Amino acid sequence: MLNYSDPSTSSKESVLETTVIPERKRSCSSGSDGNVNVQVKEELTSEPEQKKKKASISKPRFVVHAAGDVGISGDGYRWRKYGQKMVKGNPNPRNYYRCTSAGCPVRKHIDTNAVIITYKGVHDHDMPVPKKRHGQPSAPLVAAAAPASMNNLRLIKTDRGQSQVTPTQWSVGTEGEKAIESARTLLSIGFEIKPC
DNA sequence: CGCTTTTGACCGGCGC
DNA sequence: GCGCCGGTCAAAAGCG
Repeated sequence: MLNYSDPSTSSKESVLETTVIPERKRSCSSGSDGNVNVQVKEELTSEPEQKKKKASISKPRFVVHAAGDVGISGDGYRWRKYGQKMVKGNPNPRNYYRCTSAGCPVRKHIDTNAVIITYKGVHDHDMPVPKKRHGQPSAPLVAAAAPASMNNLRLIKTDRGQSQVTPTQWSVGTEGEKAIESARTLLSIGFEIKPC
């Protein structure tokens, strides 16, 4: 029924991985510490980038490490959970979400253990603006970022100007276009880190 | 009534 | 060639 499986889409999929480091302090309680560490990394989906087949598959993967346990997945889009699986190495299960927007091939894997959010694909639509969902997706902690574009940008932190508290590493490969595309998407979803 | 979430099963890919 | 793991799909139930 759902024709999400677009053959052509598969090759232009971008993978964003967001790792949210669980922190005890809630930036929500006090606006003093907006401790939101977001690390965005981009890497080819091939973990073993050395072995495997041709290590040149155009499958950019964006890894975003973020700290803060608030609104981990509030990226503004609507996601529908389509699966859950216990993965080895992680005491907690991994959740699989999919963008509810028709035609949007974007998928999101959330690792409740390490709080890793993996974005795969890019939204080919703007924010659906959830009319009725858990409050507003004021992008509490957005989850992903854009490596390529971000290369010139910097993390937008709402509090203080100490945006350098995070060892953010922007590893940009040669996948500029795709990265940028994803970046745009991410920016579209409101890559703005708010304490609450 | 519609949408989302939950659980189980199945399929594919990779490693040994 | 077999086994294991990860990922996805489908159906049913519950909630708003």
